[in-house]
Amino acid sequence: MSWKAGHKIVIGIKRLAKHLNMSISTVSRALNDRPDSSEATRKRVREAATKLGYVPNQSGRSLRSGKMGTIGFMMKTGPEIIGQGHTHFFMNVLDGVQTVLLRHKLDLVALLCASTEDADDYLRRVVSRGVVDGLIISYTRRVDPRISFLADHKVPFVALGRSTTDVGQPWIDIDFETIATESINRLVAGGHKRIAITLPHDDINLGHIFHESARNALAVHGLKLDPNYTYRSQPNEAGGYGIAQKIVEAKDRPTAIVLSNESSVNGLYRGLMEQGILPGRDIAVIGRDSPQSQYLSPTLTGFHQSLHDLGVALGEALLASMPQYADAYPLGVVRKLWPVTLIAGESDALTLT
Amino acid sequence: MSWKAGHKIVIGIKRLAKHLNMSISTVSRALNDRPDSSEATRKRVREAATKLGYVPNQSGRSLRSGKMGTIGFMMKTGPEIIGQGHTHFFMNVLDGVQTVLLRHKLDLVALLCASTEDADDYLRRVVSRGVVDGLIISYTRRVDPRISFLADHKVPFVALGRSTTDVGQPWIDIDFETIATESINRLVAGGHKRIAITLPHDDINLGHIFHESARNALAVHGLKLDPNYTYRSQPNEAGGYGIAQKIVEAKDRPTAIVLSNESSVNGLYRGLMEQGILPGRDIAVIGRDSPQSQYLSPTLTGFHQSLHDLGVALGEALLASMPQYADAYPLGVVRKLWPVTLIAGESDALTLT
DNA sequence: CTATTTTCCGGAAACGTTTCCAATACTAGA
DNA sequence: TCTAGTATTGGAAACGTTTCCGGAAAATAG
Repeated sequence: MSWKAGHKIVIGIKRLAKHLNMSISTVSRALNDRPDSSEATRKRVREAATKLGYVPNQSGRSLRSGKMGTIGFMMKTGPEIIGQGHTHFFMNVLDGVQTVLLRHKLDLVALLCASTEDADDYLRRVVSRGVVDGLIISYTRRVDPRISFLADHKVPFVALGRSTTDVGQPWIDIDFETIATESINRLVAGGHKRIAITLPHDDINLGHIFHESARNALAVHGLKLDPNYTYRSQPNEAGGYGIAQKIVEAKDRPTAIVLSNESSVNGLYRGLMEQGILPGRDIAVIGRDSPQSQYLSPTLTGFHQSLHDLGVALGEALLASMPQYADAYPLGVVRKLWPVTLIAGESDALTLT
Repeated sequence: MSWKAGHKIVIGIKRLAKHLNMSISTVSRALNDRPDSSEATRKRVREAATKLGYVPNQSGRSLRSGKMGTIGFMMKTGPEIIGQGHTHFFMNVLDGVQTVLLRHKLDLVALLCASTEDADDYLRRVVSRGVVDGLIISYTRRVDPRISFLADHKVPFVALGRSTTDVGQPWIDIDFETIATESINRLVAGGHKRIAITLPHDDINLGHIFHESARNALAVHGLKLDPNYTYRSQPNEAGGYGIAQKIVEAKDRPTAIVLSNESSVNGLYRGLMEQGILPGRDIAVIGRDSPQSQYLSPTLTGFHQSLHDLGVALGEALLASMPQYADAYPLGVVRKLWPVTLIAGESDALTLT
């Protein structure tokens, strides 16, 4: 038997109505549980619908109602993201978002784009075509034109990450302040003075927040953040390895390091251990929890966040900002730091006396 | 300024036509580059369209044409997948698919579903609602009702993975035969006789293929596959760790092991090394390449496949099966084993004399 | 200059649904 | 029994687009 794609035979509300000897409008009302529709007809219609395998045509419905029943999640792809810890991050968050949307029969669309320029363009297309009723954007930049664009076009959206571009939009962001501050406090309490941090590309807003927080936390203890100990790196294995090199080469080697991302710690470990530098013995390391880091030895002291729940929160924040769903989620404009918890391991056990 | 989601002011073809003093049909033809439309009008219309910021309404268009401009990629989520090597696999493949679809202004929709039962249900909904014009399904099962369902409903689709459910559908699958056969040959050449393999859940078809291939390869050398050395495991870190336990406990410990998935090797390494068993010295390990495995020590001997290109191939295979695009991709019904290449490392260096 | 073809255009129907509005059928109160 | 009210129904318009079809204008041929 040869396989061939052709036209499917679909049954519309028209045929359903004819089959039931009812008018189209009655059937429509019954299907949508409108108040002005009797329980008896509802039952009859429902039964006939399942028997005949009727499913409403989304295009017709959208055309009439102006709603698509679709939520977009905009995320990055590309070599520097793919295959690293970030995929884990996003898959978990997506999963959480999905669970919320399913409750309202909304579909989740993952919008993958390679570069930031792509992103802006792609967004424009998606929005103008009216493909989605709402959006979640990630990889929020320090100045992010997407935010003003979406606000201009009155598209409900939530940002995963803060931005200096502020139109009063809802956002949820990892609590980098706590990560930076607690890490520093912990290390300073352990006697460390030469503390290094890693930062992402300058464009990403979290870098600034992390930078600032670390600086402040150190200042509280009368310490300064040494620019030489402020490493820029890709958030991946190679980036971590590169940092290890820099640490090794430093003349006054830092005694501790705090990582702002979850993806570089494996590379850092590898790079350090190749030089005989053991985390937790020769240098204190505080990082962020991820499946990759879970089986490191010595075990990693790192911050954990529940990503699935973060996704759920994002979904709810988005629905809260959509007129149709606002009643079900009376959250107002959500602007929330997502809590992190420290999981103590061996990697920062080193204390200087 | 308070942020509030409202209605966007959109301009339709009607207003565009009025603004141009043309009829709707003329404008439509011009926009779609229909042959019966003069170059002059096309130009005028295009200019006005961009000036007024007109973008066609997808619902209207779909309603009329019956096409959605959307391709679905069905994939699994859930604890046993998420946070493991599989996310890397899928993100890469998705990225490849996306690049193909973009060429035709098709949107890629990732359909995430938690369980297999979910999957069947979800598929039914998605297809009936006409959300997608075509589909790529993954995690193909040995007997997969989705395949017959899609065939019945005449939805163009490609399966990532073979199935015994065969309606003549196109598929692309990793060449597990080669992985199993070459691994066995290599190990037998190294003098190994007690060779273990790992298999996924019985439902997944690749397990059967892998099993069969390994058995055959061994038979060629007059060896039999010992059921005691045939380990079932989750394709993740924990699964690998569990296998290590079993190996340790075995009375006649296997001297070599071949892994059918890319996600368990890290756990296997950890489990073995905790017991002082070093891959490449005390046991030969052949696995599959992934970013996770890239920095193992001793380095892994594993099979690599180019996932992005696999995604591209999937996208093209799908388009080839869609009447509208078949001309551009005269590939027929694609049924293709995706090539793998061996990357030799240290983990199978152990030879028995 | 007419006859014929070609090129381009406008009108109108159609896609499948929701919803407004008016009409009908019931129910209850007097 | 009549009336007022309520519960439910069918008809028809509308959403924005594409496409068929007949006709007008322009180009070509005789």
